[in-house]
Amino acid sequence: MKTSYHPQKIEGKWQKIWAKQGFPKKSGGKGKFYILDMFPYPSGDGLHVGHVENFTATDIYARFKRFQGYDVLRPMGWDAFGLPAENFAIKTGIHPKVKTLQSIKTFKRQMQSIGLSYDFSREINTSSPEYYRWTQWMFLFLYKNGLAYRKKAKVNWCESCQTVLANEQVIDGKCDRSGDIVMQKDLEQWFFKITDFVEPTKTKTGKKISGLLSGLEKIDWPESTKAAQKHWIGRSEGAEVTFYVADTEEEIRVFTTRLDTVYGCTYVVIAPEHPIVAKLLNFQNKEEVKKYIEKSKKKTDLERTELNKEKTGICLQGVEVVHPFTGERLLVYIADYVLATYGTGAVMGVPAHDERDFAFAKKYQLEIKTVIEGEASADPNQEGAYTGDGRLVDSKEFSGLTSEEAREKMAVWLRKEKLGKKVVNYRLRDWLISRQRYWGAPIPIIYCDDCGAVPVPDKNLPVKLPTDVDFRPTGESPLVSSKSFHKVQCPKCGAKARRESDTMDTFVCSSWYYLRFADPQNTKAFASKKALAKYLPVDFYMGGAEHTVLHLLYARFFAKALMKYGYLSFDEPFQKLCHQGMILAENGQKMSKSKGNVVNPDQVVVELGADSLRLYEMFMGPLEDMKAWNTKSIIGLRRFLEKVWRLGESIQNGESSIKNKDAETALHRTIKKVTEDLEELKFNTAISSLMICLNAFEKTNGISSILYSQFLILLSPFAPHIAEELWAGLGKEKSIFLAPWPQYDAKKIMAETTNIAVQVNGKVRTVIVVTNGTSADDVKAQALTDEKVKDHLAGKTVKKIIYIPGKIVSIVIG
RNA sequence: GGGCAAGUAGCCGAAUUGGUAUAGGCGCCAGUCUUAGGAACUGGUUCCGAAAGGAGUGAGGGUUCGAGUCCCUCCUUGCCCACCA
Repeated sequence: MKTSYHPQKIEGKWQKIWAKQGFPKKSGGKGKFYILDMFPYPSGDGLHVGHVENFTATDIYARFKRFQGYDVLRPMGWDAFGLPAENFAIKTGIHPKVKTLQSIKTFKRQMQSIGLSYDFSREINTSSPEYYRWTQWMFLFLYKNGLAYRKKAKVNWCESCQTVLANEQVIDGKCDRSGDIVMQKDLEQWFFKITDFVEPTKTKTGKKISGLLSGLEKIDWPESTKAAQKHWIGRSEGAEVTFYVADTEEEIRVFTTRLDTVYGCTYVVIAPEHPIVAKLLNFQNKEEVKKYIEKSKKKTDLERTELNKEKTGICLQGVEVVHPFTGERLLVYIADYVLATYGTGAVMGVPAHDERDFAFAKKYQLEIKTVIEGEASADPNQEGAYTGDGRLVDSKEFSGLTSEEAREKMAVWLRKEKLGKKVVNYRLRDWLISRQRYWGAPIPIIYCDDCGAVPVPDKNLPVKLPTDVDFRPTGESPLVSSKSFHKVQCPKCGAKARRESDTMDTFVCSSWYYLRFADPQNTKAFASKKALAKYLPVDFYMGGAEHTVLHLLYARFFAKALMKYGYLSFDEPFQKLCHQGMILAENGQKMSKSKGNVVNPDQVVVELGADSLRLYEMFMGPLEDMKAWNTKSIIGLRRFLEKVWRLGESIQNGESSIKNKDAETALHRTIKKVTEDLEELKFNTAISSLMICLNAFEKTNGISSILYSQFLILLSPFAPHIAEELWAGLGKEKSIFLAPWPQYDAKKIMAETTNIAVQVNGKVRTVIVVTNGTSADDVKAQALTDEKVKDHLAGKTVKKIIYIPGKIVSIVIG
């Protein structure tokens, strides 16, 4: 028997109705609920099945929350600036704006074709002047409060493309387009002071703002994501120790987390970029040192990381430093395994207790002094460093202390002698936001010979992206080639001035977009206080795990900075966060254009329908898990919908209107399960329970339209089109999404009898049927008289009987 | 090297959080209906065994009346970070 279920006929119809009338709104009075998807970059390839997974999951959740009576905010927008559109422009000459708008159109069409219930009246596009006007405002806000500053910094440079590259364009130290090795180049760059917010701060009125670290403790995020952020911030407690350069006033300060090993320090190493090198030009091998520094400057990231086994360095001949504890004179080396950007850019060499120092000392034949002995004292002849804690030896008055005690006492001593102190260091560095790129928000700064860097006055925002530019790479930002862009007067003194030609990292645009959705058309502020108070913070945020650190950290930084200056009243923007697992190709590989294994959701929609696609992606497995696509399996979900449809037809024809107890029990169990699973985002098991319910319906002679309509409501968040259609088929006039969510009756779930397993010495021997309400003693007695159990008990004594009500009887015999 | 996940049928996965392992789906097998079907429906489907029974959740140990679930050791896979002193 063929059904008349034709998704192609009904899905478009309902999509049009939803788009025209807006999503049916219930007046539930439960308050607001802000559900947000990480907004996509509108790529030319269209929607990926991974997007579908993400957006369907939030769509189901949003529809469920609306059923519960929440005022759900569910917006969508476009993270529209970025490299692919610009690279495409370089190749084809087609303006990024044109290409971007095209892609957005495709994305939107695809989103609507799978029935996603977005409020497109709030749509935003980060590349529109109406939006980036406020991105520029954000920049100026940070600048005016001392949280944006300019300094010389290294950038990635591709010689063959004649351009600066963003970090994400550098793959394994090579340019992702030309494949050439990426060089480092010093340029003036803008930074945001994200490091100011690692530890808690306060607003002017004294309200507490949690730090980027401490704030993690109060939000409902995956533990792995929190751990990754913690690790990225990399807080480490240690000490700074001053080594005076012998016979001079100069000093080298080192950072160490292992102050307890200080007596094992036999030399000091500084980074090639360390400022002291310029001050100490009296060493004998000046030329060689210069050469080494030049060479390491030219070294690529690739070389610095790949060659990490063989450490290089050079001794500053004639320079010695004084060991602060012993007064010994030690040699000083320059080596590029020491990073200028971490700690003080200098380390004390303790080869006996640090792997890297050990390798370095071996190579340059430096003294190795053991000062820590581990509990299980390792073979002294063994190659390598002992890096664990232990007890101090050969450390004068500190000998005999444990590492932990020594770190405390030595720090006290340093402080007293003014030779150092305890310090905390972070791995996290300030955020470099300059990009020498066209397709981004221009940095709203004007440079004047007299006034220096002058912010563009608010009334002149936005600083619009010019259109008279050459996209071909020249070594400068394409904006430099625009005449209209550059002709500008200093806002302070009126003299001829020039504009900053760099644009902002696209992560700046996405660091605050979730605020704009509250009030997307506002021209006076990025959002009104009233709108922010109504919808923010985001209650549920969902997106790929690839944004575990950068985007999610930057967005938190923005919230904290804005709160500090009174623009927001919360310090964590995303209360609950969830990552969908990646969807792989059928063979378990990553989907990629080059491998030709990308699944196009459009094709599935055409062949089997949007509802089948939605159900399939949710049924594949747990939301957060990585899972492989399997085209064959989609048919199972389509079959399920066919059955639902057929049952609906039989009810419409009046074939079955008898009340059936088994069907009722099945329904109420399903109401319970689906409701619970929806709240926990366990969509795979929710769908499974709907299938079980339908199978039960089919086993009965027929079901009433009341039971069936309740079932449809449970199905509707997952498969909205078919649910709406069948609901209408039952003669209902209003949308199914205005119906009340079904409630289960605990009495109807309970069966009259329960099957209890009986174990003898841990093995299940039989299952007995027990009438509900039977006393524990009676159940035990019933178990003991069971024939199969008796066989196993023959000739043995019963030592113990354990009864877990409703579950199991466990008999222990000897 | 560090951090985080995860290993259950032929495949995707369930398992009331320590209580009958393998629900639901795919696939496969048989049957029904059909001119026919790769449609639909019904039944079956962890392995060994004729059965009784036995084995069984990456491997090995432990705790427990009872372990997929808790503890220890190891193996494998995936992801992220990685010379951070």
